[in-house]
Amino acid sequence: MEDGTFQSLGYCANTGVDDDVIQWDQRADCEVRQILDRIADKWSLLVISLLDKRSLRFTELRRAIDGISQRMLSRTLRHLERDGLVKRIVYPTVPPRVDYELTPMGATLHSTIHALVLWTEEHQNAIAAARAAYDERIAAEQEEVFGRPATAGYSGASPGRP
Amino acid sequence: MEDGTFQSLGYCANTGVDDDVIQWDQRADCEVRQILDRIADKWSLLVISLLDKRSLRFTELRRAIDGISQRMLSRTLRHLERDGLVKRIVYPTVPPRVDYELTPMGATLHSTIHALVLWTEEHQNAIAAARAAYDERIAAEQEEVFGRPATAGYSGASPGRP
DNA sequence: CGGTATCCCCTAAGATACTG
DNA sequence: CAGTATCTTAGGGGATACCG
Repeated sequence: MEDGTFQSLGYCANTGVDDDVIQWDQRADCEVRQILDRIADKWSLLVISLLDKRSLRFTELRRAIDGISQRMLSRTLRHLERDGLVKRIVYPTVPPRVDYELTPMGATLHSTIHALVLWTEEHQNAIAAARAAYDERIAAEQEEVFGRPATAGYSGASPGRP
Repeated sequence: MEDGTFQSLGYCANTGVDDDVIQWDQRADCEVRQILDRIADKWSLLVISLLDKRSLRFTELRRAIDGISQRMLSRTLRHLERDGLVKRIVYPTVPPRVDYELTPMGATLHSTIHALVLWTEEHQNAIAAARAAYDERIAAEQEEVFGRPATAGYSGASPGRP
């Protein structure tokens, strides 16, 4: 085993629900966090979405995702398998063949995830615009602080270390 | 600046959509990844869900989340603000007061996220069961490797490595 | 109060190499 | 082909101290 099964989840002790602000945020977060972190990690989404179309072999997945390393694909698949989202089917043929497919539960997750993906696709332009606006606003505020950067006069008084 | 605005997103170059497997996985992933990574990071979800109920001040958020550090709350809020999901309102009063509230876009994101949270809550038992089953199966396979298979007794040779 | 700047640790992800 | 084992590194995230 390379890494532990659990990592952080330290603040999960349901500190006090008296506060009217807290609802599922703290409580459900204990379980939601780890599951969300798992399915929303760098690769799981990709794998799930690919497998939703049809079952795939290890190498097919690797080539389809292409940025992924063997290591991460392997780990991701094992995680998904452990969570019951993906089924691993081994054919004991001479060149080994392993197929991966979504379980029914995995398929339901895909639907939910897809909604999130759609949201992202629908709003990515708005987000990009918001980012641009924000960056510009910040840059403008920097101008005020430094004085007019007529020639981008950056007085390099390195604040370095004391 | 402590950290760059972009980090990875290296494999985004839309390698080749000829493959029938790829659809939004690679293309949309370029945008989806960064946005998903943002909203699924350790704290953003909490903040969004809290703000969905009503606008809150910095300290209110800090106390509501309670496990969060100033640093991370500040960073999280700035990220969300930059993405246009959260609005920051500064009151120039003598003790400074800053309110945060969801933008309309942030509210729509919350709805989508909520669906995912609901999925998680609905399936957490199934996932826990799947994990237990998986772990048990793996343990059984370990037996085969280390001791004698199922027929004979369980040679309790601790399989653990030092 | 509402932040930012610094330091530091720890782990998750990448690269590489080896095996059944 | 389908993985594991090992090494290394970037950066996420906490603690602390200080500024407007």
